[in-house]
Amino acid sequence: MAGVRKFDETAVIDAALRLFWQRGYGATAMADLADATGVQRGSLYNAYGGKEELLLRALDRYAHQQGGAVLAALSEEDPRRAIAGFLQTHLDRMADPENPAGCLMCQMALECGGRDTGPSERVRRQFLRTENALGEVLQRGRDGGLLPKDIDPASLARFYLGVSRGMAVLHRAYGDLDAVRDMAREALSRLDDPGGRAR
Amino acid sequence: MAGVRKFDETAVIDAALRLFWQRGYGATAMADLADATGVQRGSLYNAYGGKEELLLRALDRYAHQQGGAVLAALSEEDPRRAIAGFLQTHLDRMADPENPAGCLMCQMALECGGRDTGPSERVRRQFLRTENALGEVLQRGRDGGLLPKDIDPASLARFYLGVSRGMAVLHRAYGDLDAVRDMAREALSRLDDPGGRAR
DNA sequence: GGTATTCTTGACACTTCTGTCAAACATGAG
DNA sequence: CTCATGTTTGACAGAAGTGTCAAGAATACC
Repeated sequence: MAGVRKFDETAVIDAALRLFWQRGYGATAMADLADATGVQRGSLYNAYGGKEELLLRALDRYAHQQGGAVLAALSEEDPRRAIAGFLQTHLDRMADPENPAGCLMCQMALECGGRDTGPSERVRRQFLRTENALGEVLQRGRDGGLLPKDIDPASLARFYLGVSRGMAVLHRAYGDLDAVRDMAREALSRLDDPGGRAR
Repeated sequence: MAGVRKFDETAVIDAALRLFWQRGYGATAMADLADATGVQRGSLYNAYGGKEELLLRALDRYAHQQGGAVLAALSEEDPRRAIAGFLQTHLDRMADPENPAGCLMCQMALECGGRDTGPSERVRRQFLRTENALGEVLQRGRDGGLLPKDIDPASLARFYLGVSRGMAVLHRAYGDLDAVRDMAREALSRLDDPGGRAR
C-alpha cells in the first residue's frame, strides 16, 4: 500500500455532518465540503465516490456520537429516569450552541424519506434501534413492577421516539428550547403514576 | 387590463405543493414545476418571480387546507375529543394514498429552518397558530372542569403540536402508519383521568 | 534504491438550474 | 377597430454542480 491519504478523514466527515445538518443535504455541494475542509474536490471524489457516501458516513458518525449518550441514559435502572435521561440527551444536544438546530437524523429522514435510498434506509434502521432500546427499558420497567402493568412497551417506545423527533422539529422551527422543554416535560408525565396505578 | 393569464393558478400552486412535499424544496427545480403543469418556465417566473414565492404560496395553500380540518376538529366542545380529532386529522392526511408521506409544513420547517428566510417565518407562524388553537381548547377544558386543574394549557399545547410533528417524521421515515397510530394513542392518553383526577 | 500503488491536483467536459429578455400574442377598454 | 397592457414563448447567457481524468507527487514494500 502506498500513496497515503493526507487529509484527516475524521475532520472531513465531521465537516460533512455539520454542513448537512446546517443546510440540508441537497443544499450542500461538494465544493462546500472542499471549502470547509481544505481538501480538493477531486480527493473527496476519489476517497468517497460522491456525496451520498459522505452522507452515509456522516449519519453513521452522528448515530455513533448521539447513540452513545442515548444508550448511556437508557442504561439507568429506573425506567422513568431512563426515559427522562433519553429526552435530556436530546435537550442537551439542542442546548449546545455549537450544534446546528434540530437533529441531523430527523432532517435526513424528511429530506431523503420520499425515495427508498441508502440514507433513508440508514435513518430507518437508526430509528428502529432507538425504538427497540426504548422498548426494552419500558418492558423491563413493566415486568419489574416499576411501571404500570397496563402499558404497551412497544407502543410507548414509538411514542417516545416520536416525541424526540417532534422536539427536534420544534427546535429547528422556533429556534429556542422553550417549546422543546415543555414537550419533554409533558411527554415524561405520561409515565406519572399519581394514584399509584402501578400494579 | 389586458393580457390575461392562461394557466390555472390553482393547479400550479397545487403542483408546487405536491412536488415540494414529495421531493423537498431544494430538489425541485422550476423546470419540474413547468413539466408538471405544462406551463412554460418563463411564465412561472413572470407570474411568481421565482421558486421561493411559489413555496410561500404552497405553504399558505397547505395551511389553509389542513388548517380547515384542524380548526374543525378543535371546535369540538369536549376537549379530549377535540385533541383526539386534531391528531386524527393528521392521521387522515397520512392515510390518504394521494398524499406524499409526512407533512409539507414539517419538511419545510427542517429544510428552511436553518436560515431565517421567508418560508421558515411562514412555518413558524403556522406552528404558533396551531399552538394557540390547541392552547385555547385546553384552557377551556381546564376552566370548564373537563380537564384536570393542574395541567398547563400552554405547555400541553406545545406538546400536542410537537406530537403531530413527530408523527409526520415517523410517517415519512417508516412509510407506514403503525408507529404514527401508536404515537397518537399514547399522546392522547396524557389527558386520561383514570382516578378522576379532574378537580 | 527502485518500483508499484495510491493519493493529490487542477483542469476539462457535461449537465442542470437560474434568471432575463425581446418578440409574438391575446384581450379588455375605449 | 385600435390600442395599451400584460402574457406567453423560446432562446440565451451565465452560474453552479457533477463526475472524470491525466499528470505529478508521495510512500510503503521489496
